[in-house]
Amino acid sequence: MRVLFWGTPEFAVYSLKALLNSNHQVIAVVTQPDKPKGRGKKVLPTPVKEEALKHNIPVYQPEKLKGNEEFINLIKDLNPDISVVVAYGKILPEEIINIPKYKTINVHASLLPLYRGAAPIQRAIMDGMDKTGVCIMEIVKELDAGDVYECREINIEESDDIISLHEKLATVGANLLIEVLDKIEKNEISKTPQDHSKSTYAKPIEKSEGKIDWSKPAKDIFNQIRALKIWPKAYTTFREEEVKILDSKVIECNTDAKPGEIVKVDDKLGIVVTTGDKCLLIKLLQFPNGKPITSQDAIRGYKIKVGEKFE
RNA sequence: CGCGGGGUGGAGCAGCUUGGUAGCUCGCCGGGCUCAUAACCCGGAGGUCGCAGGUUCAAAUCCUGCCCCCGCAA
Repeated sequence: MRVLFWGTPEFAVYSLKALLNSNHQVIAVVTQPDKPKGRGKKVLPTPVKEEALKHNIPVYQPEKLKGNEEFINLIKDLNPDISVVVAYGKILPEEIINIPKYKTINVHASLLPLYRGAAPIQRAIMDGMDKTGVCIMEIVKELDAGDVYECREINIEESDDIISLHEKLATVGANLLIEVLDKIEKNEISKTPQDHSKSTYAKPIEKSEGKIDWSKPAKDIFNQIRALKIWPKAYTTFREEEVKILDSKVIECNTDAKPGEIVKVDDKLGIVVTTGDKCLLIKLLQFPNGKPITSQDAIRGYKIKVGEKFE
């Protein structure tokens, strides 16, 4: 089929690559406009744009969609069979959704109707879910509420974090996308309405959600750390500075120390902190201006002592 | 020209303000103690202090330019 691809970040690149390797034809890519990003305010292309340019696929970066007659006519002239949206970053207006013969479908990283919205992977980890997944659905006016073509379930392992899970879901999502496209083309697939009464919303992550509350259960903090590892990163105050915690493990402990207090500093094991219930072993952390370092390196370099506190 | 912080033996840090012997906790190598050890004791190797210039009798330290890295902000 002639596919018009809409996507922006790394997650979408997985699907774009799968499409490029499939029998379907990517006729053009729509992605967010280049914006000044990063240190020094450099203008960088989106990951999807970068990938598209490698394959000499036309790239469009409209600032505005709704009422943009020029752009809408452009899409019509492209004559796509279907639009595929993967983490594009903007809501598509109905006038655009309905242009292609097979309308518009979306790869979403959750088991719909759960975790509709912007941060489904992070929210699933933060909530301590033991499984999540990816679904291909039809795009409708209401956010992530369209009929579902197919879903794939994925277990969230103890060892998973946002990075590993993101990769798994992007991979599975890309494969599933091709399967669904094939079936749509052959008319071998049906779609199922979501049970809207069971829907939940995965609202965007805010910077402040990275702040660790040590009085919470160790498991919650563990989940917070691994869910927010990419951004904003779980952080706490140590010696009046903001320190990021990047990797941890829940461990049993016997102590009457207050939450946040360092109860053990072990050259082999690392730093152990009290929480609301059990203890948390800090495995990887990051001091201001520094790169991530192991707990052991932090002990040596910063001479961390039992009794010091994370606040 | 968005704001700020860094680059010091293999790792993580101190030293820089107030120029003048390269420091700390580890790791590594050798030896010792030990039933044994990641523990302990003794000894040792390993650094053009990011790169290039400048100031100075003397620069890790002060000045200038460049490279790389980190955080914030977007």
